[in-house]
Amino acid sequence: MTAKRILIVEDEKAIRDMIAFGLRRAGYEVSEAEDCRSARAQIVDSRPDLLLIDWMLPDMSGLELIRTLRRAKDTEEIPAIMLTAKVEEQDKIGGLDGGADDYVTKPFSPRELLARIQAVLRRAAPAGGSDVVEVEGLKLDDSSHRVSTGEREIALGPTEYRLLHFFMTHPERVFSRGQLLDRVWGGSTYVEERTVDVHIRRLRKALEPFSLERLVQTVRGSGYRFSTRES
Amino acid sequence: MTAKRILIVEDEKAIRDMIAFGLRRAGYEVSEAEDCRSARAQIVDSRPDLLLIDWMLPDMSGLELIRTLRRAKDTEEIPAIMLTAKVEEQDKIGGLDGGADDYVTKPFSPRELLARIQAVLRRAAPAGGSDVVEVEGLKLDDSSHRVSTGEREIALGPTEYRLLHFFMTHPERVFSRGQLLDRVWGGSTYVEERTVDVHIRRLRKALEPFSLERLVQTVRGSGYRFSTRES
DNA sequence: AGGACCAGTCACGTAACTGTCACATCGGGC
DNA sequence: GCCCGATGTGACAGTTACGTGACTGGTCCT
Repeated sequence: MTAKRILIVEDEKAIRDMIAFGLRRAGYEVSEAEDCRSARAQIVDSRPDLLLIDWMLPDMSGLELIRTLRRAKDTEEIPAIMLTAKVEEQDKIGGLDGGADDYVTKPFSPRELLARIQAVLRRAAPAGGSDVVEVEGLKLDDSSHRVSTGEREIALGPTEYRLLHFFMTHPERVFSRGQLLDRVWGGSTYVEERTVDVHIRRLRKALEPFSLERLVQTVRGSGYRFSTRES
Repeated sequence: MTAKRILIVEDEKAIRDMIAFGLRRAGYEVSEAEDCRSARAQIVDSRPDLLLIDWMLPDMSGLELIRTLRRAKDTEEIPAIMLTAKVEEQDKIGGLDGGADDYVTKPFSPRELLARIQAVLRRAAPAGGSDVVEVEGLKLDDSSHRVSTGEREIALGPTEYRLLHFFMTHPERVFSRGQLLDRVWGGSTYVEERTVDVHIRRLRKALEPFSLERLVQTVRGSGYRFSTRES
């Protein structure tokens, strides 16, 4: 399982840095935004697993940001936690009504924040939450079991689908043939390692018409990698 | 938007009151039941938007209540959250398998409960609403139990009807044979998985004269999907 | 009792997919 | 350039998953 990615939307740099530091230590991949405009841009193109949103922001209230996100189909499932300095119950309820999954009142302990983040992430999983991954226009929607690029649909066999799904959820990392057999085929089966090559080949062939085969890269001597960057 | 109505099914009065208090504060309309019998009565005549069901109840387990509800057409779509004191993973899985949309382990914070209620309601919203569904000229009116396309009526057997209804209210998503058995046949029945294929076949055959059989799509290795987009 | 309808199962055919092999090609070290 | 191990690639055959018609037994009418 890849590290979960969290986006912090908070205008005060000091607080942002402190939170980011704590989360990185806990193994999360953290990105930051200081206003709603840049937050939305980042959300759309990097699809974080969770959002930490400050209540007060320069351009738009955090609550509004959440409401906006909930209205769009591809962002509605991203869980969000509100950070607020206000303590009035009314505001807390407002935060929940607007679609935040939880809220944390400042000042808060790093530990409390971590606990809540974990709780929210755990909760998102069984719901079958954000099971759509998108990289370079290649979109894989696990709930509908579809792979497409823009308009056109890409047909994949079951194994190629699982392979691509695994790659897309674990990008930028090299996997040996043995590891892929373990994680994509399942640990209990025995098949030749070279079989992986063949399925890689089939996956590439399916992506070729869309010039996306470059995403599946060979790392000579080590295995394969799914990456947007050229090797 | 009117206040959402929530029914709490829980035998311990103290817990019931506490939950009810919290939910009313948050703007929900709350009703209560202390056993399954009275719960079912209330569900049928006041059709709440969401159910909070305790795991252990005097007359019937909460899980059974959910299964029963899922079997009846007019109650199958009501989302339910299980409250459970048990922490074993096995039970959680059982709860989800039985048709609960989420589960909350006691003890829980009101805050967490609120968040989950929000999440479940948000998720259920698009599916809920009027009892007539229409896709590509195929119209299913659940109140009169009729399926038609334009002028002509389509005759379906009971199982085919439930299957189509389930599909139309959950489009663009793949369901395994097991999931379909659970949600369309009802969690506690045991039939062969291949039986699903036969009913899929019968449904397709009924849709064929209208060239709508393409809406019911096979996802090899995974199950079936109802979708307007070509596969 | 007889008939209509329907659910569930089975058996068989077919199309799709899988794993493996054999051979081609590549890339780095010398 | 030449060699050798690593990877790409096309073809093949066994297997699996699904589509489909038929059969059985059950239930509900009349």
